[in-house]
This record gives sequence, structure tokens and C-alpha cells, in this order.
Amino acid sequence: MTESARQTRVSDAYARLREDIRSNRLPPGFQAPEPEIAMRLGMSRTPVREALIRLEADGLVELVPRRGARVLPIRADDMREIYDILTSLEPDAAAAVAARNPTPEQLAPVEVAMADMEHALAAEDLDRWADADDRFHLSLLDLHGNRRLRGFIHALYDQAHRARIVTLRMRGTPVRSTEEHRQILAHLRAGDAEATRRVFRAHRRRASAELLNILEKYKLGQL
Amino acid sequence: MTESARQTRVSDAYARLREDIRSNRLPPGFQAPEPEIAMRLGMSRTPVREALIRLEADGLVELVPRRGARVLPIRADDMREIYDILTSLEPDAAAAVAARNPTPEQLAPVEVAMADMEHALAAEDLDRWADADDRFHLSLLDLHGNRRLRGFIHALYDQAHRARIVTLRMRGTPVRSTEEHRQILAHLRAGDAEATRRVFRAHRRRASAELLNILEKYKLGQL
DNA sequence: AAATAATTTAATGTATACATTAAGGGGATT
DNA sequence: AATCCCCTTAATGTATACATTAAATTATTT
Repeated sequence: MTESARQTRVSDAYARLREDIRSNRLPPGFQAPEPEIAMRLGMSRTPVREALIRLEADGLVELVPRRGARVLPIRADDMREIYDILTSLEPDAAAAVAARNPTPEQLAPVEVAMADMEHALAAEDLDRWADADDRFHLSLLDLHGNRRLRGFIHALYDQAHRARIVTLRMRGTPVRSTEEHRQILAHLRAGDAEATRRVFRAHRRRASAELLNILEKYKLGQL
Repeated sequence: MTESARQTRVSDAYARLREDIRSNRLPPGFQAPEPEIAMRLGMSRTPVREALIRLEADGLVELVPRRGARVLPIRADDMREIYDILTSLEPDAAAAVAARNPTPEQLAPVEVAMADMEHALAAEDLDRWADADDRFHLSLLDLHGNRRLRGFIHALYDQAHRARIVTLRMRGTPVRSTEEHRQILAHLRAGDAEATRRVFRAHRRRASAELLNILEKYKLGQL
């Protein structure tokens, strides 16, 4: 659904349902038949069905015959899957960016996200920090330019969003993550592909182990 | 669309269109409005629309407003994107499998694919070889067990299928690829994660460079 | 011949009708 | 209390009607 595409009921339904899922207004496990969802959104079943098919493709819901759409929970296993994939993909993508010796202009969105991250940390504003964290990672993907990679990782971020938001305050202030991002950015500026890859990968491993430990410690079997 | 799901017009439309695209019966760039596609498949527009949404999510078509569905070509750039992703994901997945010290039973599907590859090579049957090659890679993913990874890579294989089939006979007999698969399997049997990763990654790099060179040499800008 | 305007055609997006069938509920039986 | 049977309800899958609008075609003007 491109920004330039004209607004349709399908795109409206898609955006609203996606945002309700991401914000836990439609919590994991929530299930409703199509007529009910259509009524909630004030439209007929047809655009709702189409939106649900797209959300299913994004891994946010499953369509259960005769029971409607169910918001998929994110279990510890799911987060492990997602982090395994990100740990393979993101460091290689970042290393490829570093290998190109990106200009300061090209790195600007990453720099802005880094600066926002630092400010949010200083202000102890975890929500702003999380947003800046997302932008750091995703702007690197934009810079990298592989569209399939970008699409897939966006979908994984959507799926992981709730688990990350819910556990954010359980993880302590993200001093270490911020420092690791700083190191990654320093290596990017230096055009050092191997160092970028190494530090990024270590960051992903540490951060994902931390979150998975929390999910297991607090018995958050699913979110 | 699970195997166990009952057959619907949607699933029928999806399977038929997907197979027509993969086999070039609907070639890249082919474009038709929904009513025409519905007529071809002998059903109404509704199930066709749903099937097309799923095919769009799979990256095989794009839905063009007022112009119907267009079969996406695979350009050299696309193949490069796909191979970059596979070169990051597959070696790590295979290394993770090796690290578990898989039993001979667990490795059986990979062994069968390997044996089929050898036989196909001896018989100079490139189509059978390509099929066995697919099964080698995909059965490793099944063994690995990461569902998101598996789903994504299946979609990439679907997208890459035509380019690989069309260029198969231009690449010469895949003696080298077969040897590399043998080495990968030997390291898997030995439970050597690092060697599995290294050889797999080298294999991916060489094989993708070869195919991309052919796409550029023969000016096959798109397929 | 080319450009522009007007008209016609047809695709899409959406709503809804309808047949099928699965789920849910209630009553009877064990 | 548990299970089974029957009936009712309602969800889904699909077809099609319909309004809107974009593309295509035709007519007119330059």
C-alpha cells in the first residue's frame, strides 16, 4: 500500500487494524468473525477481508475458518526466530553499507536517529528511545537499498513490536544498547565493513539474549 | 494455504496462477484485468482478487490500478537482491543445523536430495538436477525449523525460479555446485558449524556471481 | 497530421444476496 | 454429569449488482 495510492476502504481497514494490533487495542489471541470486524470499522466485509489477507501475509493475524481473524501472539519462540533472522541479515546489510564508504549526507538519517536516541536516554524517555532505535535500524536498511530485505524486516519489526514495547521497561535503561549503536555508527563512518558486521552481530546477540531472558524470567510465555 | 485446508476457488486460483507464472505460461510483464483472469480460470472475480493479493504478497505479481495484475519480471538487480539475502540467511541456518549434530535420520532428506543430484548429474538431466538442488536447500530449512525464515526463503525461491530455469543450460553442467553441496553435507554430518557456514557462503557467492554474470553477458536484463 | 475535447467503454472498489456448511445451543437420553 | 442428537444460527465463500472513475475511442478543431 504505497503512500501515493489513493485512500481506499481496504487501505483504511489495513492501517487501522495494524495499528490496533501494534498498540494492543486488539491484544494477542483476540478473535472476531468478519461481520463483527466490518461493523467495528464501519464498512462491508469485502474490504475487511482484503485487509485481513494482507495482515495475514504480514504475520500479524491468522484467518481461522468459521472463527474469523485471530491476532497472533508473540511467544518467546517467535522472538527467538525473529532475532535469529535479524542477527543474520542486519549485520551483513550494515557491513555492505560500510563497504560503500557512505557520505555524511547518506548517513544523516542514521545520525539523526542516533542523536535522538542519546537525547531520549538523557531524558529517560523510553518510548522516544524505542522509536529512535527503530529508526536507527530501519534507516540503515533504507540506505542499504535491498527492497525485499527491507520489506521482510519491516514485517518482522511489526511482529516483534509488542513484545519489545511490553518488555522495554523491564530491561533497564538502554545504556548499553545506545553505546553499541554508537560503535556501529563509528565503524560505518569509518567505512570499516568487518568491524561494523562484528559489532552489529554482537549487539544483536546480546540484546536478543537479554529480551529472551526477560520473557522467560517473567514467564511471559506469549504477548 | 495449508495442505489440510479444504479446496476453495481461492486456493485453486492461487495454485494455478502461481504455477503458470513459474512455468512461464504467464510470462514476465504479462498483464490482464481481473475480469479476464476470472474468465480464464472459470470463476468470479472475488476468489481471483483474493488469490492475486496473496501472489502480490509473495512477490510474483503486482496489482496495477485499472490495469489488473502484472507478472513481475526478475531483473539482474532482483536476482542480486535475492542472492544477497540467501547468502546471509542460508549459511547461518545450515551452521545452526550442524551445531546441533543432526542424526543421520534427520539429515536423510538432505542425503536423498544429494543422491538425486548426483544421479541427475550422471544422467545429464538438468531439470532433475535443479529439482534436487531445490530440495537440498529447502530440506535444510525444514530441518532448521525457523518458520519465518522458511516462508520468506520459499517466496524468494519462487521469485528466482524462472531466472534459474532459463539460465540453467547456459551455466554448463553443475559439477562444481554438486561438489560444493557434497562438501556442505560432509561438514553437516561432522557437526562442524563453522566449516558448514564457510563452505555454504562461498558456494552461494560463487554460484550467484556465475548466474549474475550470465544475465549480464547475454543481456538478459529481465526474465 | 496533430492536438484537444467529448463520449463511450470497461475496470475497480464496495456492498450485498445467497447457498453451503460449520459452530453453538438446547433438549433428551444414559 | 456426560454424551448424543437435533435444530437454529451465523460465518464463510462466492457471485453479482452497482456507482465511480479512469482508460480508450471517436469526433472536432487547428
